[in-house]
Amino acid sequence: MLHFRCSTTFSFLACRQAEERCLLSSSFSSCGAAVDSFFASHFSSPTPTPTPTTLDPRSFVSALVRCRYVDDIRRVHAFATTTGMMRNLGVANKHIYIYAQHFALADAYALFLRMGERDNVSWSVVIGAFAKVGDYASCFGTFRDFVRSGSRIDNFTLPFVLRACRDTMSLRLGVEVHNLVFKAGLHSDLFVSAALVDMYARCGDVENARKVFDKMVKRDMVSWTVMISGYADCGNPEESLILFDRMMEEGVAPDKITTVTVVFACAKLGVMHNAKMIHDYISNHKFSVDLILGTAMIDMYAKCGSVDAAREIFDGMRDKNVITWSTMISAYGIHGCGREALELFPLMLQSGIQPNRITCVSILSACSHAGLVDEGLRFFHSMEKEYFIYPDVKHYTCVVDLLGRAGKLKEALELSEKMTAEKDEGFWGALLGACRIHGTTHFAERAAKSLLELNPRIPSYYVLLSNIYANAGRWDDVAKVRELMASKGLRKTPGWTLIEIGKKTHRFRVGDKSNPLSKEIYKTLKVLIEKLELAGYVPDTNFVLHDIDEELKAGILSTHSEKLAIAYGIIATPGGTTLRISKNLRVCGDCHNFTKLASAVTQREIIVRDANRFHHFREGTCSCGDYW
DNA sequence: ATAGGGTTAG
Repeated sequence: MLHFRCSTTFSFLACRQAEERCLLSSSFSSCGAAVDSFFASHFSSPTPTPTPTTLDPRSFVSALVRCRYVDDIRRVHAFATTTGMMRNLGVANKHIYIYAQHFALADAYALFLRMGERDNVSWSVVIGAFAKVGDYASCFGTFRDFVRSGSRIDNFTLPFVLRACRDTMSLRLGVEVHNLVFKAGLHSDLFVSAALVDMYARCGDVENARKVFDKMVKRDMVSWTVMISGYADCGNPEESLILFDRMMEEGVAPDKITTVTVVFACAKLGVMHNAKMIHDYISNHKFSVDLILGTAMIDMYAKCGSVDAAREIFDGMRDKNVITWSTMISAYGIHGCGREALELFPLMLQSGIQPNRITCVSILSACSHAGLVDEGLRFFHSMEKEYFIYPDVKHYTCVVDLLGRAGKLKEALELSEKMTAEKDEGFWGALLGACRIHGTTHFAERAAKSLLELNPRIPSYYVLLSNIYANAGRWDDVAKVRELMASKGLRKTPGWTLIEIGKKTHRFRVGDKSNPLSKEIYKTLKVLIEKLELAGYVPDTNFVLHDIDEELKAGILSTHSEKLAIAYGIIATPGGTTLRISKNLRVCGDCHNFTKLASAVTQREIIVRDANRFHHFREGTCSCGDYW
C-alpha cells in the first residue's frame, strides 16, 4: 500500500510527512479521503525526495477545498505549518476561508491572529466570516481594527460589513460605513452600492436606498432585486412592480430570485391581476417552481384571494419544507377555512415534516379565524407534549384571540394571568380587541394602559381604546383619548380601499370624490342603501368615532371607502362579476353588515381582504362567520 | 486567496 512506500522515502521532511500521514490514515479512513489523496500525491510522486519547493501552494489549496470535516482542515493546516507553507499568504488566507466555511470560527480567528503578515484578503475573509455566522460584534470589532490598522478598505470587505449593518438593523452604523465608502471612492462599485441599497432598505430607510440606487451608473440584476425587495418590505409593493417593469425595459433580465421578490411584492399588494401576470412570466420563462418560489407563490395566491389557486401550486410541488406547509396552513387560516388547515397538519407529519413555532401560530390563528375554540385549545395544550414546542407569547396571543372572539373573555384573562412569558404589544392588542368585540369596557382600560405604556407612538392603540369608549357611549373619554393622541402628534392611519376592475385598481378614501365617476358612484350607493334597508339593513353608528347626532353619523358611515368601492364595482363591471377588494385597515362592523347584505341583493360574490384576513361574502353571509 | 439579492405568523 501507499503507506509503505511512503515510509521508505527519506529526507527529514519526508519523515515528518510520513509521521503525519500515519496519524491521519488511522483516524479518517473514509471522511478524509480527499486529504489522504493530497498526501498520497506527494508520497507517490516519482521524485523520491520531495523538497519544500515541490510542495506547490496549489496542492494545499485543492486539498483544503476538498476537506469535509474541520479535522481534515486542521491536518492540512498542521502539515502546511510543518512545511513552512503557511508563510505563503495565499495558503494562509485559504485556510481562514475554509475554516470559516465550516463554521470553525475559533480556528479561523486564531490563525488570523497568529499571522505575522496580513493583507486585505485576510481581513475580508475574517470579517465576512463573522458576518456570515451572525457574530456581529466580532464582525464590527474586526472591521474597526482593520480601519485602524491603516489598511485601505476595499470593495470586498465593505459589502460584508454592510450586510452586518442590515442584519442588525443598525442604520447609524450603516451611515458611518457609507461615509467610509465615499472616502474610499468606492461608491460606484456594483457590489458596494447594491449592499448600500439593501442596507438602507432593510433598515427602513427606503428613501436613501432609492437615492443610492438612482445614483448608480450601472445596475445589474442584483441591484434591481434588492431595490424591488426593499420597496415590498417597506410597504410599498406598488413601487416594486413599477421597478420590475423598468428593469425589463432597461434590458436587465430578471432571474428566479428576482421573480421571488416580485411574487412577494404581489402577495403584499393583494391584487389578483398582478399575481396572474407574474405567474405567466414565470411560466413563459420556464423558471422551475422550486421550494422557495413555489412557497412564495402559494402565499401570493392566498393573499390575492384565491386559496384554491394556492392549493394548486401546493399540490404541484414535489419538495415541501416546513415553511411550505405552514404557508398553506395559514392560507386556509386567513380565508377562514379552519377545518382544512387542521386537516393539513397530520398530512404534514406523515410526510416527515415537524412543525415549528410558526406552524403552531398558523394552526392556532386558523382556529381563531374559524371560531374553532375547542380544537384550538386542544392543539395549544398538545404543543409541548407532542411537538416539544413551548408556547411563547405569540401562541398565547392567538389563544387570547381565539377565546376573545368566542366571547370567553374570562378565560382569556385567566390565561393572561397564568402566562409567564413577557406580554408584548401584540398580546395586549389581542386582549383589547377581545374586549372591543364584546363591548366590554371592564378590562379594556387596563389592557389599553399597558399597551400605551409599551408603545405610546402607535395610533391604532388609541383608536382601539377610543372605539371601546365610543361603544359604551363614553364620549368624554373618547375626546380625552383623541386629545392625548393629537398632543403626541399622532394621527389615525387614514383608511383606504382598493378595488380591482379588470387590469386596473382604483383607490378610495372615506368621502372620496376624486373618481371621475364620483357622481354616479354616490347615486348608485344611495340606491343600494335603500334596497338594503328594505332587506333589513340598519346603519350601525357605534362604529363611528365622533360624538355627533345619529343622522350625521349615518352620513359618514355611508361614505366609508369600502362602500364607495363596492358601488364603483357595481357600476364598472357586468352583473354577477365577483368584486375583489383590499383594505389597509380592518373592516368595520357596519361595512361588514353592509357587504353581507349587498352580496345578497346584488347577487355578487364580494371578496374583501382586510388588514387581518379575508372575508368572502356570498348570498348574505360571510366566510368569517362574523368572527374577525 | 475573497463578494451580493429569495419563502411562513403576529
